[in-house]
Amino acid sequence: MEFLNELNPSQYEAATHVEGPMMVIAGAGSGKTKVLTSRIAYLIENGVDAFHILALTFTNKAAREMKNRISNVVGESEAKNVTMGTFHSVFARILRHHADRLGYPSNFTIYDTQDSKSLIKSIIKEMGLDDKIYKPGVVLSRISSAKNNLISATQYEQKSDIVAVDRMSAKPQLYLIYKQYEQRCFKASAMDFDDLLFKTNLLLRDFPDVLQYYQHRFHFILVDEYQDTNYSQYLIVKKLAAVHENLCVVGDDAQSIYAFRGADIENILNFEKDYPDYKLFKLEQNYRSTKNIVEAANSVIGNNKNQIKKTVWTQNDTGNKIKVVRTLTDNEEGRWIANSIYDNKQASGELHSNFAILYRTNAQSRAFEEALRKLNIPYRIYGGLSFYQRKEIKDLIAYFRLVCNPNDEEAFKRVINYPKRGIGDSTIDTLFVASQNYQIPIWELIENFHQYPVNINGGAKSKIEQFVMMINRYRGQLETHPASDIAEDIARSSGISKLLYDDKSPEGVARHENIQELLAGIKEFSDSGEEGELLTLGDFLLDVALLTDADDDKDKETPRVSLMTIHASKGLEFPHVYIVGLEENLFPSQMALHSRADLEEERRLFYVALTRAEKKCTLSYSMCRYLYGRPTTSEPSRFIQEIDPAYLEIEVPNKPESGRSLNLARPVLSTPSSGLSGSFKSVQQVRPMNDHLKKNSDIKVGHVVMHEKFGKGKVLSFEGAGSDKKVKIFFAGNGEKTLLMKFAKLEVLD
DNA sequence: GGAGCTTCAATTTTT
DNA sequence: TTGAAGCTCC
Repeated sequence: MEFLNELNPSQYEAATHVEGPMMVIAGAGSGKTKVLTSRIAYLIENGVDAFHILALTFTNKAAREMKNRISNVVGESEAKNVTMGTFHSVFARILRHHADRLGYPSNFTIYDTQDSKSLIKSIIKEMGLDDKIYKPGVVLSRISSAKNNLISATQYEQKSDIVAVDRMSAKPQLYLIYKQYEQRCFKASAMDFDDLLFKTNLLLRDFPDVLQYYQHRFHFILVDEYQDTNYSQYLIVKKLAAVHENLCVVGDDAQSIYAFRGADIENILNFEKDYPDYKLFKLEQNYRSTKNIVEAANSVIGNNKNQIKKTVWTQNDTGNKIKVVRTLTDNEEGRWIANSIYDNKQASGELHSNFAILYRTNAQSRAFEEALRKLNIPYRIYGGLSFYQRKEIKDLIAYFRLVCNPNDEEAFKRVINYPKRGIGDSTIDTLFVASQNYQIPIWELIENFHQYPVNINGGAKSKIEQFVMMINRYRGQLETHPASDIAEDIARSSGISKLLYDDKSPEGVARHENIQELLAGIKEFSDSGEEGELLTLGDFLLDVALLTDADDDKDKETPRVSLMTIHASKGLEFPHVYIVGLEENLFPSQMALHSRADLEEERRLFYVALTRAEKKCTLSYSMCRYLYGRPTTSEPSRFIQEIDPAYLEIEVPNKPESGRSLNLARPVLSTPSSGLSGSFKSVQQVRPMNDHLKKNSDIKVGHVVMHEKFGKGKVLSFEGAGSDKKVKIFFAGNGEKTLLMKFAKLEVLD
């Protein structure tokens, strides 16, 4: 077993320990994934049937990576038999298998966060509550944390302490929303993300035969990132492992940064209580970073009370000290960092992909984008909307969902009138009210108007019937046609494809391309099956519902600087890391200052940030930054002081009168080499607001004008007068538009 | 139904 | 500042 030779002694011990409960505390950069994959390979090589192994991760990416690594060692055909995936995807599959036990059909829909919010919003509206007080996002997070603690709506209502909290925050009816939400999800044959774990718990609790089956199937269970498990996940793992107790959990309490989402660090701290005879392994040698970085990170995390004792060390070089930079403004911070990347690249000849800028909040990215653009440094922002969250993708997928599960209310709402087919909001509202009154799913209602009279006009009714026929036609093909056939048919005959094709604005073109890309992806999926295997649209949805990361490494060819939040950087590493915005109220976040636990989580976040760096790490803070459009002064973060100064190198602060301040920033620095879009954007921002009012009166027929959104166009004619005066313009690419003169922002070009 | 205005709020977010 | 969502007018 050659792969074992690559392990150091403590890694080796952990990877080759077979029986019984064990916990691996893996410091940052200590080869955690390597141990996990080696252990699985070791089990298989020692005769354990891959079929009996369950490995749970938190991200698809981690699961994919592990699967690949294991394939490389034991071969793909063996690796394939390991049950490996995210908690959500593994248990979603198990739930599909036993859905009938819970009264669900096996083709249940998985609601994403948007769906959940939208449903909660309609419930709030239907109950006549104020959505200023009952904010859908807040309500959802209350419900979510209840579910993660295995509290059902009925139990929620009975827990006086929980209800009291809601009453204190002026939301006494929250339990009723939860109840409604629970019912509506059930009626729609839908489970949200939390349900996948919650219902798995119900399944294992209420059906002993199911529990026993999986207890005996999974002889070996491995859990990655154990510090991020919530109570619901903890209990599933505990139950499944109860017979064989061959449970191996791997994690790092110092890197727990998702408590705000219900992750319970106690799970790792209490492992000992559940399994008193457990074996503890510690991976303390860091292979990633220089001594300075490792020691600096240690000195920071030492300020946390709540932690498992360990000493992370490294044999790597001492390396450079961590640089601390102070700038006057956020824009200057951006420029300083961009310049530093430029200089470092010049000096070392490294790729841009060796550099990362990490920040606490997404909003901070702007200054860095601008500065990097001006220096023509390619970058990529991680986070933001992933492919599957784009509206056009969600719309098309909503058709797929509706075809597979017509009770899916959220999918129904999305597509019933998209593309426009003359079924308006009031009609839809009437349908929803009627479906509530009749106590039936909305699809049953509209399929059977003759049976359930509804007060809507004949025109709308026949349009709905047409819609029903269209969806039913696809439904008929569901089990006989490959996913790609139906998908392409839907995209075409629903009108979505044409609608986006006809939109020639840059956004429209991009949207159409996205749809094409999705269809191509489905085609690839359909073709990926074994000989003679039919992969249906339902199979595709099963795959796609839990895929959130875009992982489109299409533009890999250009190495790019990475920009991301620290949360998003977990698990990654870069030779050069810039941690920016190290200011009180930003990092640590203002919201985290109230409790010790929150502050400790921020500190762990900082620890994660520091330990991303391999060679050079730079910290920056600004004395002044724009916050919500207002300039705000700021203090350096306490975290800087928490680093032992022996590992720091403070840049000489620039003098306040050094000129390069606020107002000069943008216009002065725009150079001829700057990217087109960059300079264009700043020109638009600089232009005085009322400019167009003066200009519009000068416009004559035949003039070529520029419109902010539609681009260049030619004035065809005028209509009306005074404040109603309209202008008809032909835009290249956007066609003819009639605009109100008083609103249109036009600029005469000749 | 759509365009364009006003208004309001504003961490982090593996699924 | 940005953006989403609501409102108003054709």
